[in-house]
Amino acid sequence: MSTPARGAASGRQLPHPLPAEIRLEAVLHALADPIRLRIARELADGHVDMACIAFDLPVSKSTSTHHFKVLREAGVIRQHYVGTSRMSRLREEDLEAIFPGLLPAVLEGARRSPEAPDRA
Amino acid sequence: MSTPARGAASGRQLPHPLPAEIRLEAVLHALADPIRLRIARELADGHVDMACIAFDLPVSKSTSTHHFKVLREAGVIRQHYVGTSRMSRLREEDLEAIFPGLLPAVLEGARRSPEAPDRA
DNA sequence: CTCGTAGTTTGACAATCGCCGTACTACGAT
DNA sequence: ATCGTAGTACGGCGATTGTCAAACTACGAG
Repeated sequence: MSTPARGAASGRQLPHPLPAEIRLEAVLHALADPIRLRIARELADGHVDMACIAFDLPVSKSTSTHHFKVLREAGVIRQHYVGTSRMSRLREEDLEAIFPGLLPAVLEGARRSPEAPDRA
Repeated sequence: MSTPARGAASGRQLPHPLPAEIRLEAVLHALADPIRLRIARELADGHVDMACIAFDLPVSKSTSTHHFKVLREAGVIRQHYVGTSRMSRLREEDLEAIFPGLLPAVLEGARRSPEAPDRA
C-alpha cells in the first residue's frame, strides 16, 4: 500500500553523534568552511530552528545537503524532519559541555570577520 | 669572526601575517589537523619557544616543515631562527585580541580529547 | 675547509573536499 | 491517485591536502 505505516510524521531518521563521540578535529574542520561557518552563524543569530531552504546559500541543493551533513556528523547541529522539511538547530548545549567556550568564540569571530575577504 | 655580517643570528626571515590578515577559517583549518593541533597543544603546555626537532612527530621532516608552515601562515604561531634551529611560539596574545577565547577553548578541548581516537 | 645537523624545496602520489547535475525518495495537498 | 515540493544518493570532476623521498641550503663545530 502507499502509506507504509512505518514512518509517521518523523519517518526519516538522521544519525547524530553522541556527545562522547564528538571530536574536536571534526568540529573545527566542519566550521573551517566558509559556507558551513555561515550556516552556523545564521543558526546562532536568533533562529532556533531553520529549514535548509531558509538559507540563501550560493550553492546547489546537493552541495547544501552535503554541508548540512558534515555539520551534523561533526556534532555541530541537530536535525529532524517536519514534513518534507528538515529543521536544523545548533547543538549549543552539547558543545558547551564538551568544549566550553569554543562555539561562542567561533561565532563571535565569525561575526567580526567580514564573511569572507573576497575569494574571486 | 667567520660569519659574515649579512645574516647575524636571524639570517633567514619568515613571512608572518599581520593581525589584521588573520582569517578565522584559516585558523580553524590549521587547528583541524591532528598533528597541527598536537603541535599547538605542546607549544601551549609550558614550552614557550620550541625547535621543530623538539617535537616527536610521527611524520617525516618535510611533512613537519609543511605543518609548521600552515600554522605560521594561518597566524597561529610565530617562528624565528636561532642558529639552524627554528623556534616556534604560539601567537597567543594576537589571537586573543582578534578571536577572544578561541585559542584557550581549542587548547582546553585538545587536552580533554584523547589525542586521537585511534585511526589505525 | 670539512663535516654533521636542522630545516627547505621540489616533485610526486593517493586521499579528501567542494562542487555540480541527474535521478531518486518522502511527504503534503489536491 | 497524481502532482509539486524538499531533500537524498550517486557518480563525476577539478582543486586542495597530507604524505613521503631526494636533493638542496644554512649554520656551527672541529
